[in-house]
Amino acid sequence: MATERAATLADVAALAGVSIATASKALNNRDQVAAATRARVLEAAKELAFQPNALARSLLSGRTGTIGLVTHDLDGRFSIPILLGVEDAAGLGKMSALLCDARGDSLREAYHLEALQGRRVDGLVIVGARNDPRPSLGELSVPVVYAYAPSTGPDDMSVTVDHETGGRIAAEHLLACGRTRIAIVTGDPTYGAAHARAEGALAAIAAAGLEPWGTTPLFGAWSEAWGRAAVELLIASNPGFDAVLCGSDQIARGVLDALREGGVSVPREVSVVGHDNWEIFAAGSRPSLTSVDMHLETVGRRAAQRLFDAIDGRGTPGIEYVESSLVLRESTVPTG
Amino acid sequence: MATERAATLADVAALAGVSIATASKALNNRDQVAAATRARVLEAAKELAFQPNALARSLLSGRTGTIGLVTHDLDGRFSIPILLGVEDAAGLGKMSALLCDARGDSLREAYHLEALQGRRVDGLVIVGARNDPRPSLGELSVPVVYAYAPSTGPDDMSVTVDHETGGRIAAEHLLACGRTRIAIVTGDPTYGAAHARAEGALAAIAAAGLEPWGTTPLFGAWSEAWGRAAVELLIASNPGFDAVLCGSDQIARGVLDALREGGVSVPREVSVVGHDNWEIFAAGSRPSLTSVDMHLETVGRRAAQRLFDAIDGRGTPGIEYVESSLVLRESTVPTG
DNA sequence: GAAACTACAGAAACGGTTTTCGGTCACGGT
DNA sequence: ACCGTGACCGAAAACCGTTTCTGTAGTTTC
Repeated sequence: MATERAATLADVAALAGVSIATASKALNNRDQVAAATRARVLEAAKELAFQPNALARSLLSGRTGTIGLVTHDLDGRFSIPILLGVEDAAGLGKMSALLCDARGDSLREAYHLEALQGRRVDGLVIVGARNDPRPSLGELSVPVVYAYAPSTGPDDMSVTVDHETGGRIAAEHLLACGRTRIAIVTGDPTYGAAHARAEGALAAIAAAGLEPWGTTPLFGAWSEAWGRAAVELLIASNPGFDAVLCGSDQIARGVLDALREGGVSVPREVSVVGHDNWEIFAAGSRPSLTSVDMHLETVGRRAAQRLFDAIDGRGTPGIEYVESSLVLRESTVPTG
Repeated sequence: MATERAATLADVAALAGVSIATASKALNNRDQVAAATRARVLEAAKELAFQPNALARSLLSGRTGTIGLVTHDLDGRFSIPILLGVEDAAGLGKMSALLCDARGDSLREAYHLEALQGRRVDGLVIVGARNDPRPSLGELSVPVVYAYAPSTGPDDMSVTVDHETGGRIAAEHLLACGRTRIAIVTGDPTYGAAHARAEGALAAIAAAGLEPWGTTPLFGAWSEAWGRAAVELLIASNPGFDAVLCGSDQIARGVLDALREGGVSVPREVSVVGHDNWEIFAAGSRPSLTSVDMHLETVGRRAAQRLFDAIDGRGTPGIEYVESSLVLRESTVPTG
């Protein structure tokens, strides 16, 4: 419960014994104010816990200092770090983010876009549920940046993940560990990310003059169950692999479990690399899992920064790729 | 990219050939407007994609239609469903939520509170990182509801989880399955929730004229590793249990893994119940895990609803408890 | 022909901040 | 004593787009 009216500039001015104009100038570091007066005003402002009314400011400046943040799967583990990144960048720039979840429904998305524009947000960040390109929203009344799922519109601004590099560095790491018989087990083939990661890995393996164990990547689902099934499949049809490059940490978790239960030692006999660096799986598995981190928080931060640039009239269209990096753990690097 | 100035009511009025006043009345379904005129205005509004300026409305109404949403662990799995619930309730009430993450830092929290009040939010929802009571923020300029972590202030409004019932229904289910030798393995004893859940379970077991296997609950950490360790401990010191009641799904996952690797059949020989109903663990484990769902989305929704009531002057102080319920899966109910 | 009513327009109000512009005061030079 | 100068400050306008109050012309009713 609560209801003491918030202090206004007039209250501060009255307490400091100056005019509203002087108080304004003092608080905004304008000149034409004596040092002593400025100090008195600042003192009064602190005493009243004065917080300038952002709405009144918006009236003058034409800017609200808010951006709209539209997600498509708030409960998904990809959206959250991106949100954090956006929120982080916004906080630094004194902007605030209005959160909307469209639940993957384009009608809900349209509704939220209307509402956000009605609130005169200065810009919009659209966070995709999955990485595949999405249709452009076209021209809106404010700048838009697409995060994670890039827009297909050539004039749009997008920030997304460089999955190919992610696959490549995972493979290069396994090669550097001396592995040459690398099986690739990845997820749902309807996901562009699954292919992009596999392509990157294949390129690195080919560059080493090798080919993946079993010749081609195994596609399946983004699940532990598939990871387990894939290992059984491999052992039955193509035994002898010395590394498994997985398309996600969940798959890798399944792979690790199946290997352990099959009596295969990781990383002594087989090295395993995951993807996503999802702490709960990567750090909790036995052994802990070397994994590719997509730096999603950076994706969010960069999206926000590009949006702020665009709001200031310095926007540049195009897709920006954030590079992944590898986090080493025991599944490729033995402790000791 | 984008920058065509948004249409104002004046533009609509001009296009429709009426006064601003008439246009306003037409769009707001006031009477005193001829049907033909109204149609002309609506047509003009549609053509210009007119979206009333929410800021200008706030001027008159004194309300911004926004609430502040302050979380303490945006990446945590408890905050997200609560956020979703709040966002959901807000969307229905035409409110929007300004998202801020305090990262568990009270200084950051204070900073965000300042900024949000500066934006003249109509109310605030404070989402705690963990369930234990937190200090009140005291009187602010707008109503506040505490979600998940209730406030210690007696005049504050809080919505949280009824952990005791959560523990009780888990135990009652195991008893109903015919289990009588129930071991309780829960998490970090510094968490109030760990004790509350254990209390609820103990009460149900006592009501059946029994006591927990090994006499007292085992406290440890909220981790798989602890779940595995606890099973080894139990087998070594108190074998013969026919059920394990776990304080979290992660612990339960560890318990299941240890039992399977120890050659114990679940649920034939031992039933296992988890807590949190975290899909990724509960549905992905072998066998899938019966678990207590805390209905966190409901917590968020109720928090938002109580906040809206308070904004309308119908707020009632006190802590509201949302009851958990059980989701049955294979770890207690064999398939077939 | 007055009263009542309908449909619309004009203009004020909303609210706090920013900014413009003019005014006051002290002081030093003449 | 007077004026110029510059530092400092205050009164009031401007700002935004909507809602609402008030007024009025025209039409209908009795």
